Amino acid sequence: MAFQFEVLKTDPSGARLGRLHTPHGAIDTPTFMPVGTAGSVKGITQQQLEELGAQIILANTYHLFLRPGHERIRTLGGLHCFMSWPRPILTDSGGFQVFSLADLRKVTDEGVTFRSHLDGSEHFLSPERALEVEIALGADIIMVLDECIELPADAERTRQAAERTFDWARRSRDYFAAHGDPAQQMLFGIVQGGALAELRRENARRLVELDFPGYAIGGLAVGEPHEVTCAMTAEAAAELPATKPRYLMGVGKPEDIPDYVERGMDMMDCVLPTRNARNGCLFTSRGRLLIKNARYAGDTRPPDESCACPVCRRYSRAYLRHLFVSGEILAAVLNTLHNLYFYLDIMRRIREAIEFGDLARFRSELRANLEVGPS
RNA sequence: GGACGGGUGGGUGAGUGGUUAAAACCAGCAGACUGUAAAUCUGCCGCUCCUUGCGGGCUACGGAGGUUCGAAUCCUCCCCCGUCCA
Repeated sequence: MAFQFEVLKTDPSGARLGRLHTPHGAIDTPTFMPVGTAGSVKGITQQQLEELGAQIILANTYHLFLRPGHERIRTLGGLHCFMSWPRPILTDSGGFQVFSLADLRKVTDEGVTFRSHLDGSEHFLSPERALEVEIALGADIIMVLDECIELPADAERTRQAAERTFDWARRSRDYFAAHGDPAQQMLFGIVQGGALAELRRENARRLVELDFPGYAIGGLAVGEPHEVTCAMTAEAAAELPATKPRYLMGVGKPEDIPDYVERGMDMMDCVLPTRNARNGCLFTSRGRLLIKNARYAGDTRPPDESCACPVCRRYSRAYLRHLFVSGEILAAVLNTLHNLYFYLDIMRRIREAIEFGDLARFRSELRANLEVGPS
């Protein structure tokens, strides 16, 4: 069987050490997936991603559908071939764009009509259509289309979106059963339910009845307090089968990642390391370092003195500041390399900590160090 | 020697009697960023005082005078810069 998820160890906290086997290789979990929306993790090459140890990346159905088009990518051999990335890929469905492109779309029970942010043209994405695109793209893990709402939201709106998301999940499962190949792609269902605990549980419970090979928790980290994110994650996780992978979508800050792992999350993705890198924010073991700050103009130290990444081993804060302030492309490249290394390294350490039954200590040490602030 | 044009806050440069401490952009300083419409966005950016308020005082549009209730804006003279004519 091409896909197999092994849970190697479960921590008393609920954290799991696992391995997800896919046709493009295995993924050690918990894992962090760098975001490569348009078939590119902005700023760095696929080779650099491999060297960083990224085992899976995320791409976006909506963006690739608009450009260059899923049929073109299918003709060119699928997304792995097209972008020359041999390892696993997960495609998000476009559900997040329902949230982030709120001004440019209209949602009905049937699907979502988007006005393209590229040229204003109208495009319709239904659960079935999203899957058609995702099947053509050929990612190892594909997501159902969901309705991701803003928080806070009133109960009525939350229920409506959760119900619709569930309905779409059912339609997606049926469509994939008819047109997809479970040996080639894993279809994940998505739990919605806003900040309503009972709704989260109910939504998860019903989703599990649809029997997806993996489950995601969506609609979190959209502005709500971290405690709420944790609480909702726990509510949903309580209903999800231990034998299947769980993906918490769109998180998170470095200091919060262990919290999600402790709530049983196996996969995460977030634009923070890549976007912030381009905006001059470096994640370090001592917290965020804004490289453009004048205080670094003569600082010969690496961004993070305890970091072993290729950037910290070679370049000074003074040089990186110069690059950023000068608008040099290299600033984006180096900052991205560092930030992704930092995130992937946290995941490595988390896996190690789970293995040695040490996660609680790792979590509090990580948080304490991050609060110190860069010197 | 003459004719035009011009001298504005760190820079470029709007503004041609009052709502102008003076647009905009740049530079500078600080901050934000969570399934990427983001190499983006936001705030501050003359000095000073306090009971921090769409608060008070001071200084400021080449220089000096003047007109006016009021001038970066109008007048006079002077000093610089540019172009052209001798």
